[in-house]
Amino acid sequence: MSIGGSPSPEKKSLRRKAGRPLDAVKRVAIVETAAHHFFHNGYAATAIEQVAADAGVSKVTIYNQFGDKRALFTAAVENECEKMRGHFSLEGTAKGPIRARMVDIGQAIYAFLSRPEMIQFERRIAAETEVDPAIGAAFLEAGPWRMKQAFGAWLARATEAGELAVADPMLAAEQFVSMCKGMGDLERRFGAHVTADESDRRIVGAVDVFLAAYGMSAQNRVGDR
Amino acid sequence: MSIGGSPSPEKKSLRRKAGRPLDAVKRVAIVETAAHHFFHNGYAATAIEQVAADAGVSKVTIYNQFGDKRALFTAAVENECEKMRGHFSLEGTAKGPIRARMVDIGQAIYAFLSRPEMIQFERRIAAETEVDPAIGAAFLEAGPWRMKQAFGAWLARATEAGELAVADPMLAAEQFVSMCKGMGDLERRFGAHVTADESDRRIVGAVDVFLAAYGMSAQNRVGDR
DNA sequence: GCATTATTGAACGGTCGCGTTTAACTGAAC
DNA sequence: GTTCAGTTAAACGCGACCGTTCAATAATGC
Repeated sequence: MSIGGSPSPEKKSLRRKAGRPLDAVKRVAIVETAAHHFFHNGYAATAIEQVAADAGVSKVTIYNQFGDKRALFTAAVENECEKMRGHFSLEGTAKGPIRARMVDIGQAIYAFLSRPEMIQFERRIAAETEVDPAIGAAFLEAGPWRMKQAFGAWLARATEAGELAVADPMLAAEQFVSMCKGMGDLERRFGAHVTADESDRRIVGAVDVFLAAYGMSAQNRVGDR
Repeated sequence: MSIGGSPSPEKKSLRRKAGRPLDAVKRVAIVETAAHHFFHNGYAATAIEQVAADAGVSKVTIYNQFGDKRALFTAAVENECEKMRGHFSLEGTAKGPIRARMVDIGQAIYAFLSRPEMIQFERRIAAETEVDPAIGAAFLEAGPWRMKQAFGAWLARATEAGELAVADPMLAAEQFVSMCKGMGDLERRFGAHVTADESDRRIVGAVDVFLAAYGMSAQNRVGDR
């Protein structure tokens, strides 16, 4: 009758569900609070009742919207991964000598990865990956693989521009990031304190080695068989 | 009165404790079984009762010998770290060209680190490090740092022998191992399958880059400021 | 208004598992 | 043998917490 046609009962998929709709703002509050608890205290140590209280919501609402503790955890992970997707720019540094730009990039990557929340997040995801491999896969897609892709493309562009001589950009991307992290990553994960000084030395060292292998002034470049 | 003098009550520290001694063989059975459960199912998911049953021991015995679930976990970690201390040889490869030897070492290190038990062990330790930092510290001491030390010394010797030109052996050790692991480490931790082919490419690539930076034929060597 | 669905608070069933207790037994030291 | 202490089996107290149920209330579509 009205514009757009009457919603016939057969078109269930398009028909607006009757009754009171799920409260979206509560949903995000729940997910946000759940994420906080899960990634700070761990899955098992997180009580749904506490999440409900902190989110200002009834426990039944959580079960109504998510059905399950695991489902809530999954939703929290997906939410966090979604946030992660926006955090790779790499485009701020387009000028200057290649060496300085690589140091900048190394520092940016390292700063991003060494945030305490990130360390904790990784710990939790790794632990839960055993019971549900899909969680680990989702994280790899949203984080590390996406980053490798972006940085690999950057290296390929630098090679086209004649600033680098990288034959295998994806491999080189891994190598550079791995060297920047060095053992700092491991040490943080296992609770040791890592000084800014050590990190800087690692990053500069990584650039040194990287340019020795892939820089234009390298006489015995990798890939020149 | 008798030979050796009567054990006076004051010399408590030297006096053998009266009564039946703690059963040492049961203790190791408990620790071994506990380690298996903890590192396969996680701390929270491990029931002491199950450990007792599998170790062929009464639950009370566990509480008598360790007092606490956490203490048992700590004992299991220490035990595993102790085992780990013997696993670094690196001495098998003394002959042949430096390139081939480094590939061998890279493969050995990678093989050691990518064992499923090791991945699981690391996951658990990382998760528990948050509630007890000493656990993470113990692991770092027994594993990664020890390994870095050993490999760094190897690089220093190779440099003295004129086979490499490494100015900072510890940093170079980190760089090489990090490149060998590349992203494979991460991927395994998050449940992705890593092919032997990828691993080999990473190792060969790491040797390429490493020798470009630290090899004797490198014209623009790292550290030659 | 009426039907439908969400939200809430409270209470409950049920499971799991830590840590303790008790009483009987076993082994080592004197 | 006597004494002291570890080992055992069974049972229990107890707390935590998941997931459900119920009745009452609120929000939305018709």
